Amino acid sequence: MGIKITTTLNALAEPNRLHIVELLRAGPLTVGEIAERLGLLQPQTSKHLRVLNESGLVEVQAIANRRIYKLRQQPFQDLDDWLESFHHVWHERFDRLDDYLSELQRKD
Amino acid sequence: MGIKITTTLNALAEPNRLHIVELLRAGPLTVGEIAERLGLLQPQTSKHLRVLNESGLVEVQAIANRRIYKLRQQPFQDLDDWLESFHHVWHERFDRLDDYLSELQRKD
DNA sequence: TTTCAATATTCCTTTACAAGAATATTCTTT
DNA sequence: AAAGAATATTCTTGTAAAGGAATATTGAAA
Repeated sequence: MGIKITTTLNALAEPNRLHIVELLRAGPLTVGEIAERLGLLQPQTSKHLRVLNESGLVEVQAIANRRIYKLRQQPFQDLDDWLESFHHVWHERFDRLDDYLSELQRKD
Repeated sequence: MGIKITTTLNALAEPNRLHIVELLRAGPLTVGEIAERLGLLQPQTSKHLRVLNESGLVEVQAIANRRIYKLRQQPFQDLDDWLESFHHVWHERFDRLDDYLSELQRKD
């Protein structure tokens, strides 16, 4: 069934992880570079990257003793698709609340 | 500065809250209806709705002793915009990883 | 083959938060 | 006014998870 959307959301909900992901928009980076640019300690950076990796948001490539992290498309695509399922809500030409209130009153 | 994206993500990361939001896609509902349709107890439903409300994801309209909850567009719009800032990542015609590896080697 | 650099892991402590149960609040109806 | 719905709040407890500090691992270089 692929990655659950709550897994993605949960991973991104943590501010430091969100920053990491935003940082990686500009391209792949090593752990040390991420830590430096975000002012994080290396261990916490690794821990956050672990979560991001296990959530499928990033992938790693090992080069010597460095690990290069880069974004994966899939979860972002899935989030996009999920958000699309809400588009029709705002574009309905009639206000559903009105309908609902009439409906409520009808039942009483 | 509006609603922080992590606030939105955090609210949506909880499975029951995600279900509530998905349920509200079809239109506004009362607390009791939400609880019933999702098989939740009323108190927890109210608590989740409180979080959703405080996060700006839903708004309430009181009618007599019922509270009707409906989705708000803003946070979804914001999420959409945020996701758009990633689109260019996948559409670059060249693989940034290659660039990065060359760059790493150059520095050594 | 030691030493150094980059990264990961473990342990500990603290905090956030979700569920359950009970109770309070508010409005309606009789 | 009293009783009953619908909803919100409080209190408690269990658990996940984040940060800090220390240490383990892996590869490179001297």
